[in-house]
Amino acid sequence: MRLSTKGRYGVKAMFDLALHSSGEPVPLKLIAERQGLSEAYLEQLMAGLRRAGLVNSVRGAQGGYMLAHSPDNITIGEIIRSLEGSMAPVDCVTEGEVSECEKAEYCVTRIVWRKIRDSINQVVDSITLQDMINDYSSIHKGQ
Amino acid sequence: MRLSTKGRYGVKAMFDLALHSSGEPVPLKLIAERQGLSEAYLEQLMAGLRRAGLVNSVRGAQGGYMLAHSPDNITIGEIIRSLEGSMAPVDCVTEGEVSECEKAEYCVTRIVWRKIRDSINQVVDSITLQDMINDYSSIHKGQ
DNA sequence: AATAAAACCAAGTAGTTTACTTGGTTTTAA
DNA sequence: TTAAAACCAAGTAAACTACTTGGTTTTATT
Repeated sequence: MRLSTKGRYGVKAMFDLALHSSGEPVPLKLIAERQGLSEAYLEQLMAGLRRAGLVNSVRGAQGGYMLAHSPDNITIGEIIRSLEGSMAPVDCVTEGEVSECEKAEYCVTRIVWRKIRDSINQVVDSITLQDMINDYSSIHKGQ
Repeated sequence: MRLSTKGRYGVKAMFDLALHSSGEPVPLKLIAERQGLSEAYLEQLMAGLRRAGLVNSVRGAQGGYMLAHSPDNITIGEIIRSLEGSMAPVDCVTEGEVSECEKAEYCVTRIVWRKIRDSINQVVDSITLQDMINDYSSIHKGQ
């Protein structure tokens, strides 16, 4: 049940963007440096986030990335799902897909997988980038 | 965030054991046949479950496996963790391990990973094999 | 107009992990 | 004595991960 680097780096990058956004686009180079990530690899992740409508990009010199919505309107769930796909622990409970397993209707383990999926979705969809900023502020207050 | 076949097959095998236990040990061959799984592969998983104290084995002819506790005293969480390790989405929040990341103390994303981990643990530890048997009974009642 | 900074894009790739299989040995009821 | 079963260790093909490489296109700045 590990998250891959896509989800992990994606959340870090989006948090970095949220923390350092000032109306100006933020170049990937800065995000990569601050978060200690490979710029070329991050580029691929940003493509996914852009396709999902979570960031906007500005090309050319002085370009970069900006959040497409305010930090309190972007959830961790949206970020992770756009990079990793469904949070379903097993394919047969992927949202929006019809299970190809003919036992699906009366499958007992499937009930379990669905509960796990729903629980994960519930947490990740309840955490916004703003929540992370608030956590950051309370950790660093007074410094 | 996919579960590997270890966790999936492990839960299926344990459910099968719970459903078909009558005091007599159940040979792996039967479980594998009923669940449509490879017997040789299941063997490896049973070794893990035995080490975790979730099943007992009886060697020799007429041998097999038995649940080590009653179905209402075995949770899905115990099964999955014994086969897959921690449910932590990221290594730095694996229970009982000290994170080697020197930023761990003031890491904001870590707070997120911990929430996901706790939420997953909470669901899987709340579901017992007895719950699955009950689900099974209500699906098949009247047949 | 030239330069450089940046996003965008496609393909390659080493290493790891997964999901098994194979080929045994040991134990024990019948 | 036989056969059924658990137990054990090692091998392996395929898939996946986490990148890198080598470009192109766009655009603000000089």
